[in-house]
Amino acid sequence: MNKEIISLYTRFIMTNIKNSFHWADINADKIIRERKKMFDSGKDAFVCASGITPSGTVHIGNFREIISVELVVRALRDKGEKVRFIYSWDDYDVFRKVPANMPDRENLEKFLRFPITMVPDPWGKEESYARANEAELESLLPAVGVFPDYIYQAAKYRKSEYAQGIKTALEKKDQIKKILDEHRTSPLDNEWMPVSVFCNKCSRDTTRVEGWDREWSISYSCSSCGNSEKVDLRETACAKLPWRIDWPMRWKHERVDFEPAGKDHHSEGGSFDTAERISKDIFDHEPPVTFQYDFLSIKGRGGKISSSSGEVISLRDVLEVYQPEIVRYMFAGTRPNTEFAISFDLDVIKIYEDYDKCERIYFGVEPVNEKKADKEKRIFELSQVNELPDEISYQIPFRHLCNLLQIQSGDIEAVIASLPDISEKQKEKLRVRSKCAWNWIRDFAPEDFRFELNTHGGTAGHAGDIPEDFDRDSSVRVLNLVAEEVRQLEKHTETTLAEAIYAAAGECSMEPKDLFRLIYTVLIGKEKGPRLAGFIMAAGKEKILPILEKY
RNA sequence: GGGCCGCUAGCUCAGCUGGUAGAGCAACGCCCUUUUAAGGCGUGGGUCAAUGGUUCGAAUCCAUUGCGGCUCACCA
Repeated sequence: MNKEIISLYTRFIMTNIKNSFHWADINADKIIRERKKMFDSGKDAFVCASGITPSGTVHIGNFREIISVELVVRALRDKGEKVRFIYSWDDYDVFRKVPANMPDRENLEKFLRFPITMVPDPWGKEESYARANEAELESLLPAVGVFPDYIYQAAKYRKSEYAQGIKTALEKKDQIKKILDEHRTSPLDNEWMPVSVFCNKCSRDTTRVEGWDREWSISYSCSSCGNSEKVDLRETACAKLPWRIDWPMRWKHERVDFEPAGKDHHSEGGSFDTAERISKDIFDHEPPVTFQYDFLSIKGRGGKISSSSGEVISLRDVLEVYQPEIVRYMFAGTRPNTEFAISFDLDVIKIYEDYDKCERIYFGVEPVNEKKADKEKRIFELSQVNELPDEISYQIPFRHLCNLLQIQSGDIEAVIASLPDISEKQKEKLRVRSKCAWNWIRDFAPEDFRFELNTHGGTAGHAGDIPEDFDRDSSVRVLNLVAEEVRQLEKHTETTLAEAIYAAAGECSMEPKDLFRLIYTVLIGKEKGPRLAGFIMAAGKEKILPILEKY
């Protein structure tokens, strides 16, 4: 399934890839240039790696990691290269603290220092805490067109698949210590061992490795339960490498050619830096091509991706407001090493408009110069979830869609039915966009933006009442005049209706400005609203007339 | 202290395979007797942080400086 989609995708790309200066293509070129010469009889595909620890809810910042890799993977495949795209769950990580957003925190406390695969799922659905966090993300990734091969490190460690890697680290521990010490404030002590152990009795990592027989056997003791024993690396499930050694060991193990990392890793003395040296000097593997990606911020809903108050912004939250291809668009259209904000405020409208413009450029209906067109087309291609569309979307500006939805009280099918020229194929995407727009109005739109047709009479507050500073008789008279026009709505265009409204105001010696305030108050209980004539046309006689006729 | 990133219009930023600067918002103006902009059209506005270098040509490449920000030096 996944592979079929990818091949379709490859066949239809429009951009001249050779002339693309999109960052994903540039990185793909670099990978080919530096890595292809390392292929041998056992290897004919590039290995692109991504990975994080599921020690809490996977947030949208973590998503930048995987989508960055996925975009480069696509770029490589578009150039006709074979790629193995792996996503490595570091689920043999230690459970260090209970995140603020978790349920059943007291129970979770009991499992601190356990491997996260042995902590129970607080929602009680999955086999473990780690699995619950993994499953949540894995269930969402297909929606944004991301299909990696998942690697579960806990399973690999516990099957001793990395035993040789651990042994190598032990054999070269002095060399490793020297590399790590170069950037430490205080050096590792002389008894330090490049292995950590989860106690076989109590499952905690509160252990100390005390001996190694220079072969496969290590001994440890646990300060929590007092257990002390000797284990064979080829059989035990309890040993793992510390992060800074684990990472390069896996590069070697999976023969990784490309892996980006966050800016926290990409600093001199940071973990990528030491991993590069350990990869080369200890594991004899040329470190992968990489780049650094910057952090994301959140706008329009709290300040942080993962706040101490417990709120975590995840891919699921972003998909509530953004269509999947627009989620991809935000990442594909931004260079990885620049910081940007995922917005939930009014910027949402602009992002949608930008995407629509990008799509119009792709379909050649928006005039731009060639250079810009090439760039935008490539971004559009990379933004698509699976195969490239052969027809432009039914483009409704997000803002207008919000108005239509509110007129129809959120009835998406009614909105779609009101669009005369939409094709069957276009409807599905518009449904998704409508859902996002409705979610946005409900959860994030500013008050100015929201309205509700006063269909049930003066229910909500004083909505529907004639404002007190208006003369009642002339108000009723002018509303009746407008109602008369609405009664004959089919003979009007937006322009003629607007004219008729002005005429009505003139006839009753009312300032147009006041008339608008009156009508908006009556219709939606607010002093302002969407441009009136168009608004009435869109809402239709059936909705507007009963309201006006009450006066 | 080391490393990385940024400094472009009033604001937010794009442009960075070198070819003489651009978008949104804001401002200003115009538009249908005519909107309130949550319309349409248009206008103005920049020594591209500074200095030096490479080049026929630099916002773009290199070097130095200044100012901001992030990050590492615990753990992952």
